[in-house]
Order: sequence, then structure tokens, then C-alpha cells
Amino acid sequence: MISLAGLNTPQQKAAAHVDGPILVLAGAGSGKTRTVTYRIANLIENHGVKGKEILGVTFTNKAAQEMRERVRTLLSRPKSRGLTLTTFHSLGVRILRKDIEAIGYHKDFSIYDSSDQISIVREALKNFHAEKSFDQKDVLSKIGFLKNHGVSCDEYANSQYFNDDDPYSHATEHVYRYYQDKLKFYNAIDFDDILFLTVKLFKDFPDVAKKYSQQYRYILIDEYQDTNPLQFSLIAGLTSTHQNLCVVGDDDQSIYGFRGADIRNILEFEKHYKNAVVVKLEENYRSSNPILTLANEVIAKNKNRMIKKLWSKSVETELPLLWACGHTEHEAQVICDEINHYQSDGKPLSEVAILYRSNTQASVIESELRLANIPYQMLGGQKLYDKKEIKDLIAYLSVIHNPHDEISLRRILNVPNRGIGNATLDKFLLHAKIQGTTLFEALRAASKTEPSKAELILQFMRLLDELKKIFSTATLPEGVALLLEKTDYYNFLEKMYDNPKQIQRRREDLNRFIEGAKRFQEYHGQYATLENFIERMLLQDNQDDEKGDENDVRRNEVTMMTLHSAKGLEFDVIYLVGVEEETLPHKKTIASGENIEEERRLCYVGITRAREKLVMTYCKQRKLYGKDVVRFRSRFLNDLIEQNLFIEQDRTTFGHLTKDEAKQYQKSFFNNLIDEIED
DNA sequence: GGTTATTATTTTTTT
DNA sequence: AATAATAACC
Repeated sequence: MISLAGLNTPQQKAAAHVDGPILVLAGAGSGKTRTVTYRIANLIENHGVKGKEILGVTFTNKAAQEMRERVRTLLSRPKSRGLTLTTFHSLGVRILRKDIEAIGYHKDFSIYDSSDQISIVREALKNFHAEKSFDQKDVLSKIGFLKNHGVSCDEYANSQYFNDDDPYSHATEHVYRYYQDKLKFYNAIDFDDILFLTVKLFKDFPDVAKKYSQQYRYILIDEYQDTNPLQFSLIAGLTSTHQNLCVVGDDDQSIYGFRGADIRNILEFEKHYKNAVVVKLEENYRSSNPILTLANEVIAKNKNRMIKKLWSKSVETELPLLWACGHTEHEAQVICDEINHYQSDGKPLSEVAILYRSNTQASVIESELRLANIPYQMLGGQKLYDKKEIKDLIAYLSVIHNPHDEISLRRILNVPNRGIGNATLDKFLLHAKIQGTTLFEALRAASKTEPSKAELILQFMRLLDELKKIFSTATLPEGVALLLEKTDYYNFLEKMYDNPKQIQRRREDLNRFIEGAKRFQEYHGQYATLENFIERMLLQDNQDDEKGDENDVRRNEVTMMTLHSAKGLEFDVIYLVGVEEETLPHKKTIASGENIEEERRLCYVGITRAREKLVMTYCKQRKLYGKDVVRFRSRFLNDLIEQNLFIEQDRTTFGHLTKDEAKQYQKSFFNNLIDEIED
């Protein structure tokens, strides 16, 4: 038996709930994950539900992993076995790998990331003849928006989103169709398709939806405030045979508007699922009182929200700090100094996190941490697979797995350089078009169509054949190593870059990739297929990575990540950096004049990650596009400056010290200087 | 036809 | 600062 006695009253109500829909409105730090994991344990231990009948869906793999670990501390391993705790996208891929053939795709589809997407859009825009030129990214994000709202390219022209007077609408219409046709021809799908096609599958074949709905009798959706219309439809399909749906969320933490998240999903839950039970968790167990007060006041300025106020029994401690720093390096140095002190007090770095609005802020801090010898881990950011050499490698793997993947094939055709340039490529693209075949097949037929280039091409084709053979017998890491050898990739690196440091860095990246393949192999054994590996890579699912340390202890490292990836996590000490205008709120948001509230929620999310200590920083000067720009404190804090909810210290003038301390500091500084000169 | 140099342009957030 | 588009050069 699992006892729910350790939970507070509303938590107990939520955890004890078994059948029918339930909405849990869980404020930041209100013990959401605890409640949810107890509910899962309760279903299994006390109500005879089997693990495999439970599906828990989260937004990030980090959250899924966290939940998995927490459930494991409550349940014995055999009992928790079979539980499905995963992200929307992983779930979608899993379903599509099984059933996508019903809607006319092959099972071995490739998944395209944003750079693959851009190349198709670029191509589509080239053959869309208009006087005006269109921004690739704008068009691509429009297509993403449409997909996330469930609008197919056929439906677009007649949808509410199409504006006949807007040239962008016409461009988008053309590109959307071209893009979708190409993807299908390449046997590829993009991230949004993962959900879009799953929903299409469910709509066109209700029996398939029924199958999954019956399999997953109890469904849990985390961060429900961030679901978009597509995810809503997906959930509708999964609950087509029952209403055992538990959604958990907090409207104040809705931060995925750019991905089509629709706050109405949570606000109107009771309308969509009749007789839903609603539970509110408002007691905060996480943050010290001053931090919580600041958070409450920051978010109170938003107009669009369900009014609630988090409260806590925790004691008064020191006020949050706001540091005004000189420039970005200074900001990083000051933080590193402080972390060093913290560490020499014998405290664990695993309880320290540095949060920022955008990944571009990370690199300065990262190099400063490295200089200061402070161990750290960075979540998200420039991912390994985003680097050029890794993309090349993955492109090889992808072509080996799915030869129709033209984007990848084109990427590697002349990498390393083998004398097959753009002009040759264009010729073969034309042949392919005339013959109605794929580029791959057109290349195969090179001796008939382009005898002058045939030898080069066929040599390349033989290489691919050989690699395919290798991967069918060798293990994944062996295969990758052989791939690098056979393509002579290391020599290519030497030739490409003259900076030896850069060559070294790229070599290390490749080694890291091989290491990753090894871990993947060890963790998944016979299931460590090429397909699964590439998929994991793209979906950022690193569960095998983290598996390294057997005990549940977090490594003694500072964690760096964006505010978006920090949602759902908590730390003793939080450094929230760049709390300045045009960073938080972001410049783009200010310019658009919309969604400032979402930026404020982001700020709120950041503040509420902290348990004991919160330090916010901003720079008076920041380097942008190589130039120094003057910056100012964020409006989110300006609004509250009179209320004394935090202490501002100017770190450029020793403002964090008292007058006496400052004098002392200056004295010792000069003494040191004199010593140095005398030496 | 293929490779390299120059210049333009850009940086939100995630799967 | 880094990348993509364009121009100039083998």
C-alpha cells in the first residue's frame, strides 16, 4: 500500500483521484510532481492499474526523466515497469513508426530539423516568382503555426489564417504545398509533422486512435497550459474511449505561445471534459518568503490570469539581489566569484543554476566558468548535433538509413570534397525530375546520363553501399568510427580549417559523438539501431546519457540553461542573468508589442526556481553584433523598485559592500598592486 | 565547373 | 561572431 498521508489536503484529493477527468491547477513549487507521482503510485499500488496502462506526457525529456526517477523512488522496479513517461514528440514518433503506413508514408521516415526545413523553404521560394522577396524564416514559422493549429496545406487557402491581400499568404500557400510534397517524396517528416500526422492518423483512422486509447487507460498531461491545438487534438484521440485524463498546469507559467500554446485549453478544461474535478494547489513549499513575494508581485502585473496567490509557511530570509554589472564579461566574472565563495563554504554546485533568456547569453558565462575552473553542465544551447561536422556525420547515417533523404544526400555529396559540385548536382536533379525518380536513383544511373562524371559518382555510391553493409553487421560505435575512416573525414577537417585549435575542437566533437553512440549501444543493446539513434539525437532524448551515475545524486556541477528549459526544476541558488530591457523582455517581443505578458511569465518562472537565494543581474553594456550597446534594468523590476522587494547593488562601484568594506577592499587592492610592482 | 574570398545579415524561446 | 548569399578567382 502507498499512503497519501504525507500530502496536504488538496494534494491528497488530486493523488487519490482515480476515474474521470481532473484538472490540477498547480502553482510554482506547490508540489506538483510529488502529487502526480503519488497519484501514479496510488493507481498502481492501491487500484490494481498496470504500469503499461498509464501514459504520462511532458514537454521536455528532462521533465519526463525527472518524473521517471521520482516514481521509481515510490515504487519497486517491477511495478513501475511498463509505465510510459515521455514527451509529446517521442510519443508521436512511437505511434508513427508503428502506424504511419496507413497515411501513405514509409515506416523508415527521417526526421528533419530546422536547417533541413530551411533548405526546402529556400528552394520553394526560389521557384515562387514574385517581385517581392520573402524571408525564409518568416515563411517557415508561418507553416509551423499552421501545422500547430491543425491546418493542412490543402485547407490553408480557405482557412481564417489566409489573407488574400497579403502577399505573404500567397507565398506561404505555395511554399507550404511544395514543402509538404518534398518532405513526402524524401520520406521525411518535420517536428511539427510528428504531431500533425499523428493527429491526422487518429482522425482518418479512428480505430487506430481507439487502439491507443484502450491501451492507455490513464492519461496524464503535464504543463497543460502549454498545449497547442494540435496537442489538444492528440489528447482528444487518446481519450476517445474514456475520460481518465488528468491535466496539470499553471496559467502563470505558460511560456510557449510562440509554438501555438493556447491558454484556453486549461481555462476551458471543464467545458471540454464535463464533470471534471478541479483541484488547486496554492501552498508553496519551495521558495523562501522574500523570493515568493517578489514572484507574486512580478506576476501580479499581468492582466490575463486566473487570480491566485501562492503562500508559504517558510521563514523570512535575505532579500533577493539585483546586481548591476558593467559588461557581459563582468557579469560572468562576478557570478563566478560568488560561486567560488559558495563552494568554499562547502556547499554543492549541484544546487546552483544560471538561467538566461536566450542561448546567446551562455557562451560568455561558459568561458568564464571554465576560466574559473568551476564544473558545469549546459542544457540545450548549441547542441552537439547542431555542429557542422556532426551534421555531416548524421547526414551520412541518415542517407544510409533512408536513401530518399535528399537533403542529407545533397549535404554529403561533396563532403569531403570529391569533385561533385553544384552544377553536377543540378544536372542530376534534372535527370531525377525527368525520370520521376529520387536523386539517389538518378546518381545510380550516372554512367548512362553523365558518363564524364560517372566514375566520381559511382565511387561515391560504392562508398555508401559499403557503409550500409558495415552498419548491417557492425555495432553502432564501430560503424561510426569506420564511417569516419572510410570517408577520410579527419583529413578533410585538416584541410578545411587552418586554425589547429578549431580542428582539435571538431575532432573532440566527433569523439563525443562516438562516445554517445557507445553509451547508446550499451544502454539499448539490440535495440540500438541506426534509426533509433538518429531519432534520439534529434528528439534530444538523452536518458542513456544521464544513466551514467547509478545513484540518484546530481553531479557536483553548476547547471546552465534557458528559462524555458528551467521550467519544472528547482535549485537552492539561482542566478537569473540579463534581467534587462531587450533581453527580458526580449527585443523582438517589445518590437511586436504583443505577448509582453509571456515575457513576464518567463521572468516569473525564473524567480520561482529558487529555493533559498536569488540573484538577478543586468549589464549596463552588452556586446551585440560585435558592438557595445547601452542597456537598462528590465521593466519587470522597474515596476517594483519602490516596494523594496529586492536589493540593488552596483557591482561596478563595489556597491555590494558597505562603505567600510569598500574602503578595506580598495586598500587591499592597492596594496596588492604595490606588491606586484615591487616584485 | 569547382573553390575560395567578400559582403551582407543576423540572434528568442523547443521538440 | 558566425553564417549564408554573392562575387571573384582558379
